[in-house]
Amino acid sequence: MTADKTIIDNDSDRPLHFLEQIITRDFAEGKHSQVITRFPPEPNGYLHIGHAKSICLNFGLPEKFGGECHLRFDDTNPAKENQEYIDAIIRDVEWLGYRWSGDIRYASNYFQQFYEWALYLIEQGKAYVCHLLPDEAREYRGTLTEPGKNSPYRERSVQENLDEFEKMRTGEYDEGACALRAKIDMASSNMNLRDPILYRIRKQLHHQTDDKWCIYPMYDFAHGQGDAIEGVTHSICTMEFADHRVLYEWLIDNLPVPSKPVQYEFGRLNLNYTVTSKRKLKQLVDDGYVDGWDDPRMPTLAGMRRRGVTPAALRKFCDMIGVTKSDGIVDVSMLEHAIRDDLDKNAPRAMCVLNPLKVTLTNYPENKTEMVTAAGHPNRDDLAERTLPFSREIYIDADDFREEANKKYKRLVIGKRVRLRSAYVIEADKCIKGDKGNIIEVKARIIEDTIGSDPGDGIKPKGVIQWVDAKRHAIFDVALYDRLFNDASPDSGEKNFVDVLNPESLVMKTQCVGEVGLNEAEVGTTYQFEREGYFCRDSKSEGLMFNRTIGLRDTFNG
RNA sequence: UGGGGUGUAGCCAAGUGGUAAGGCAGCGGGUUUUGAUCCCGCCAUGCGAAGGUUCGAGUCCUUCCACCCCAGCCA
Repeated sequence: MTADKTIIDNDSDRPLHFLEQIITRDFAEGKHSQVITRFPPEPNGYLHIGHAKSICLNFGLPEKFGGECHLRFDDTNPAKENQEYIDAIIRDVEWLGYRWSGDIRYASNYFQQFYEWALYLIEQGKAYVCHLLPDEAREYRGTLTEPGKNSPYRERSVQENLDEFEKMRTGEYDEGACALRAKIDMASSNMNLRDPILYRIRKQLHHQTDDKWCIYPMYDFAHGQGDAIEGVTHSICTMEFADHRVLYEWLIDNLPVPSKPVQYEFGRLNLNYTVTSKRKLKQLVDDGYVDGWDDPRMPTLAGMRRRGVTPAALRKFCDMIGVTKSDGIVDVSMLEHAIRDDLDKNAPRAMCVLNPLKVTLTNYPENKTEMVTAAGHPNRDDLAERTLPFSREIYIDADDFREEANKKYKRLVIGKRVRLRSAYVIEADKCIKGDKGNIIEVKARIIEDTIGSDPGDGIKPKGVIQWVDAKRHAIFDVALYDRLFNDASPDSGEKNFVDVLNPESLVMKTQCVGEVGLNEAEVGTTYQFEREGYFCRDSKSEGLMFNRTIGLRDTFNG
């Protein structure tokens, strides 16, 4: 039932965004003939929708202009990182459909080189070991409006710095006792230039280098150099690093690096009704508000994958939102549109009844079962059609029947007709109620010869509803997901984002019935349950269970 | 009150001195065996504000305002 080909529409005629314009200019000026980028996640959490924007950008640019993108883990802080995150990130990038050039890289691959460059800086008199304690260093740093003061260790001799740095490396000092700092300008209006720390002591095992080091480079002393080693031409990061650019350049200019990458910044993605901060997502997981990083309600790539969102939908979304330096808040309806757009074009159709109500077709033979065929997709004949059993008793959704209704109601009503999708037109005669007046069964009749054609008497049904055969069907649970937060900006202001969680973000439906073929539903395929929405088989449940990716657009009002 | 960044419709976003693209949302209509899809139409005399330059300004100049980021030995 899987589509042979996925239909993807990408607007290739959209105007170039600012980074594409920069690359175009660089090519025209002969600065580069190919673009080399890198996607540099820190393995301290799962990738989320915001990372998807960065991934699409970094992998998309070389795809469009020619070049390559590296996958490099920014693993300079062993205290927060681990292998589980590395594995998950690799899986997510691959799932999104991108392939990095060469081997997976790690900043830690270059620790020896960074160390030697630290020695070089010391020898040039541009770095020193500072024994100010963290609290003292903060005081010396000054504030946003007041300049900092020079560290008393700032003028140590090159030899003394070499000796002290060696002691740092060999573990003679405790964490926090001292650090290697660049000698730049304690009075700079840019805090990043106030003698930034280059190396700190961390007596921790590292997931890649084990116990080889007890000193680890800071982000600033690793990122640009890693880019230079790899020949990255355009080092793209988010706006909050704009202040770091001068430091990035200072390091590139003061070190004998093999190439001169240039840093560019773009505005990170913000989505309303969701949080995109690794810290907060981790809290939702750690405190049990959700099932895990891959809970279908999470904006993580793993969560969205489990929910049935496709890579194509995410790429389309990233294409829609554009790339600029402004930081806005994108409306989730854009993401939802991208998801529906892809799924509508590509999801195989099926029928499912969430709230089963038995309908007995009183003029249909007791022991007869006929097979009706239904299209795999209304606008595509390359998706295999299904053959569905049809017999005297069927289920329809309880919401699709009313004893009486106004003209706007286009479903089944006593004395009126409705089309059973891909099958007969039926007319309801009466309904049977239980003790509490609840409707437990509907008695109806089929109109003969209405498969594939309208009733001969010219009385056409007003609506079409889905149905499932009462004898042969699949039975399963369905998880109906809604937005995780009720508040449009859960992480703004002084409110606590967990206070604004949507208590109805997950509603379970049990004993749902669907067409038999659903028993063989594959994990990884998202179906459209007609008139209901898009659903996919849950990848973790032992039994048959479906997750609702998203409902159909519903413009019906009345 | 220092530095960096950003302000074009409810949201995202083109526009690079010549008279405000496109998408999302919304609204109206058409097609339809999914109240889906699809199709058509409507939706900024206005570009954060005020001055100025110019025949002409969202684009240039001046001043002002708002919001975001920076004082981790996090990234």
